[in-house]
Amino acid sequence: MSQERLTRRATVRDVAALAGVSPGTVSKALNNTGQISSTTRARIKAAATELDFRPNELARSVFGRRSFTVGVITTDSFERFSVPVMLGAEDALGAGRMSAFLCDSRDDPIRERHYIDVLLGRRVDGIIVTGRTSNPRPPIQVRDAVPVVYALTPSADSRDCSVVVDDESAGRLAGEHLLGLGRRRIGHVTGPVSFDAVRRRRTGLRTALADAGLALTGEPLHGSWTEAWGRQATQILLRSQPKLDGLYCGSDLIARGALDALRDSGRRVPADVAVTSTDNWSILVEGSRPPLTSVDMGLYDVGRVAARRLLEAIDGTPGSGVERVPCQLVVRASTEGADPW
Amino acid sequence: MSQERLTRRATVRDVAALAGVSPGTVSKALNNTGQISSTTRARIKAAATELDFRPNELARSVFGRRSFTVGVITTDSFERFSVPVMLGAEDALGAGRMSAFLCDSRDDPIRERHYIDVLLGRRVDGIIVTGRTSNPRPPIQVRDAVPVVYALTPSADSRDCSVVVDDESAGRLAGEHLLGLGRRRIGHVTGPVSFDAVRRRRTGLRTALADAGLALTGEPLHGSWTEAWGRQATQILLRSQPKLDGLYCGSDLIARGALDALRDSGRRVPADVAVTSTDNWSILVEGSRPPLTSVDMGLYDVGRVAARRLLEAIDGTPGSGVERVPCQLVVRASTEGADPW
DNA sequence: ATGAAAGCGCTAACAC
DNA sequence: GTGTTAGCGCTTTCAT
Repeated sequence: MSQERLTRRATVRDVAALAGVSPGTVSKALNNTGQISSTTRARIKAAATELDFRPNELARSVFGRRSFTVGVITTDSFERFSVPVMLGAEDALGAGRMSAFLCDSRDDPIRERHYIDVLLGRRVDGIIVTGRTSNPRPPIQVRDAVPVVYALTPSADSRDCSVVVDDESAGRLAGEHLLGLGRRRIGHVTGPVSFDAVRRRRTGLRTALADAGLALTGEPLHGSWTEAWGRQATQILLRSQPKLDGLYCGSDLIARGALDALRDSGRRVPADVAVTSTDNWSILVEGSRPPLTSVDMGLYDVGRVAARRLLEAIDGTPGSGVERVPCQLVVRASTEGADPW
Repeated sequence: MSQERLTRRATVRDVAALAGVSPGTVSKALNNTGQISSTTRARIKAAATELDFRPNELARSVFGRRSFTVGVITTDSFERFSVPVMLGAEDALGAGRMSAFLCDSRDDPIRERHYIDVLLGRRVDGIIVTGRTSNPRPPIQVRDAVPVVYALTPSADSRDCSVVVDDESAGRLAGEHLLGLGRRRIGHVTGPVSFDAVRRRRTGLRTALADAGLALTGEPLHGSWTEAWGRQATQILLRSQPKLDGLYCGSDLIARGALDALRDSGRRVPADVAVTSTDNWSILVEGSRPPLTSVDMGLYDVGRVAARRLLEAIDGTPGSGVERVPCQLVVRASTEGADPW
């Protein structure tokens, strides 16, 4: 009973012909819209299956008001920070039957402009802009009424809708955790002070300490996001603060260096010094000696929330301002272990 | 002289009206096709700019035979392996004016099927399938004549077009490098034997040694892709092969563990034992003590080549079989350093 | 309940 | 050179 194979894709017309109805009826039947007798509907659906018919989404988009696509632009080459954001976004978008276009602007304004134009040409329903840091960025220019949501990297224009990590809570969580373990001489080794995230985490940490009537032990040490800096800074800190019993590091890489320096100095972790880190990057925190307690920045959630905000904006209720998604502390042996490493 | 602002996007008709010509003429003018007087063309282009006209790509795709979009499906949640592949692909595709749809199947056949259907519905011109390992995977089912290229993870069907890492050359490069440094007692600590990549790299290493009239020192040690295994395996190896002077590790994570074990055993790297690794994952190799010599698997290139093959297939000259993209050794202090760490 | 016809935005064939 | 027409695949009135 099989039809002759079509070399091209089947269209509504092919289905209509096979089912002995008109194209319009096929449309109604397959979209469960309008008034159709169930027998005709069944016949049409059978014909569609037979021909492996799949409606051309491009065509329906031309007609309709929406394309059910969005663009995701990153400046981060989808490296470790924007990847989870993007995945979270894709997850949430897929639930809304949206597909995501991938654009890697590499932090190049020319490329970014190009991608925006491409996306607008493809009539995306919205755009998510993501990046590498918490530092605000200039908003993208879209003359059209295409909704934009910034994820991870907020827009400098506070009227725009931005979804970011709650960096301050990261510092507070780390501080409260160390305090809860009875640590009282807590130091801080972190990244460049030019990073918003660095300053906010520092504030969070200080707030937690202040709430306990304490101050940071030693000055916060700012340097590069590297293991080498983690080692060096920790050595410096230990020299001036030999009785340090707690340490909050601004990244897992820095924390790895700190662990090395602590071991080299003959200190035990966590017995002598408890170490808490930031990023919870499994590859770094799970294999270290000891495994690292770390604040997970919830980047996947940032992506998910951003996508949800974008869908809302597309549906006509745009958000505004900066939304901060909570972090979560993941406890490992560097703060609660008993074993010797 | 400015027109009243349109609330909707400008169409060819709007441009035509403003320029005082017909829609067909606008099309010709903007596409630099057909015969148009340069003055009319200029007038039309000015009108287009004035109205911020951007042709609706969906509409042109409905008409034309191509959509200038491709789908990228990964099973790897775009983690560390597929991300560079994807970026390389996106780079090469962008040059061909193609946009990429992002699909994260999470290694779930249901999700994968869903994404394939979505992509076909959107009339992508081709599909790139990527994954996490070198192990072959079942081909995806696309009834239509939509070209598919497998990147990193080859199709089990050898008639399909697959672009993968040349894992054997990775092992050979590592072996030759260590031999070139005068090392003669070379061990191998690597991942699970179930990985194609593991077996191929092992073969490459053995080939290099055999060419020099040597054999592997001790048995290759297979375990998990973790620092813990790297430490443990290296301890085991050193116990049976105390005079080891070279070590090839199957991943950077394993190599990090190996470095720790070597240091713990009182050995200097590279003075006593030179260590070569695999993956060249900057975050792991640059901060270690000493920084690690590692084979870069050229994942970005795999993605670029895959995209190029896909573009060729779309243009009517499909490739077939498995293409292996060369790796590259990146030398650091773990094999050529003089400094004490 | 179904069909005919018009239209989405664009392009291409053919007139003039 | 430029305008007119038809059509891509689909949806949506509006007749019947």
